[in-house]
Amino acid sequence: MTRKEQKEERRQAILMTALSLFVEKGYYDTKITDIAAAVPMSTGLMFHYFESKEELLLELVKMGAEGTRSLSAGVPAKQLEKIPADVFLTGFLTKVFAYAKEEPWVFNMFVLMGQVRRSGMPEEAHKTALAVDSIEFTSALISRGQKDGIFREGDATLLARCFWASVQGIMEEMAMDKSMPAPDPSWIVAMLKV
Amino acid sequence: MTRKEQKEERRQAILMTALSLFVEKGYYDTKITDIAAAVPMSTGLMFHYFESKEELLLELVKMGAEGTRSLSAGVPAKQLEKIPADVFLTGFLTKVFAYAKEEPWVFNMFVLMGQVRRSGMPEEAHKTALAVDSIEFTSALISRGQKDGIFREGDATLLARCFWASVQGIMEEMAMDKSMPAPDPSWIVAMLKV
DNA sequence: AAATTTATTGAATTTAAATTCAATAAACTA
DNA sequence: TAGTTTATTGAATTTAAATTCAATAAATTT
Repeated sequence: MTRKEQKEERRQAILMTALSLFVEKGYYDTKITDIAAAVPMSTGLMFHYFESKEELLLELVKMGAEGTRSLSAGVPAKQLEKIPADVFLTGFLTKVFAYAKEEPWVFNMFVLMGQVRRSGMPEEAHKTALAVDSIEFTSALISRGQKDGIFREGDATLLARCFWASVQGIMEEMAMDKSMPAPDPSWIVAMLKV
Repeated sequence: MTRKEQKEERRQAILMTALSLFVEKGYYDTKITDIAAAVPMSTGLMFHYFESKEELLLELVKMGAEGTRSLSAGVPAKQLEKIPADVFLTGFLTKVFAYAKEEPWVFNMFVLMGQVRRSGMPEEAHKTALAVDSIEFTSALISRGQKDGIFREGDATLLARCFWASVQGIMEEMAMDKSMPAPDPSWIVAMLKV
């Protein structure tokens, strides 16, 4: 393995460690020394891999933003049209909740992105974290569901925002208490149904 | 007005200012100087009223905890039995969302309590912030709704936690974007309905 | 294997923000 | 009104945490 790959791998390790800690204790309560100790490596070495604590966060947020984008972009329009909107959303939530156990990474990222968006984090991080994409995507999906008569009437964008805000809230609750079982996804989708 | 009352009033002013700022920018991004400037008063004087920034937060959390407690304790059991569970919850949410506009205080407090509970805040604050009461209260309500056949089956405590987590998520979204309209409370209660 | 580059450490420094403090003004008490 | 207590200020200090740095070890190149 080349040196660059080594370094890249180490960077990833740091990122993942930081991600867990940020979600667990919050960005500000996580000290550089905490991350270093958890990796583990010396505090000084952290700055060989990342310019600053904030750059570390920014990097995570960038990854998160890409993930979110690919999430909505990743669904081929033709497939999508065939699936009823409620079935699609339920399926999606099922996947996300399943990750909570098996791929804590994706799950934690979800929680981090929400925390960043809701501020209490350095300004710079914000600009990258706008989850406009997924709101637009879901909003369109909801509109279709409304036309099909399976979703309730009302401003589709507002419904989408509330839907995601609920998901976010529940995921944060789960992140806080690892022993909490995931809810049945249909409970949440019920918010939208007639 | 006596001197003590003066002081108490000033304390309240500081608390309310801090509460808004904590919710708006987050606890750590709100500097003592920011609060002082907003009140307004000199930075030094802040410490004449509160021992530390953390004591200030603790005071707010204590107020919030009392508020939450009185919320559940405040409903006479006899009244409660007569009202269908779904109607009660919808009514409750209607009130809370109405506050968003008229009494930002209550609203902000709600958001702050959630943020504290989900960590990212000094440890001490946690102990006081446990919202166990309202979960128990809601859980009981949901059980009743299940017996009456208006609520879906499933672990009542989990349903209660998800319900509040959703509300929390939506309120935080509203706190973030003041122009966001409140959702129809029945959307959220729909989560519980058969 | 010598030279160069990269990784690593832990202590020293810097920095931003909380907290203290000495000095002054205002309010109250006797 | 003289004296005492409380409110107020803004600059000085402390503190905790991020960041830099000089020194050393390991790896890579020539």
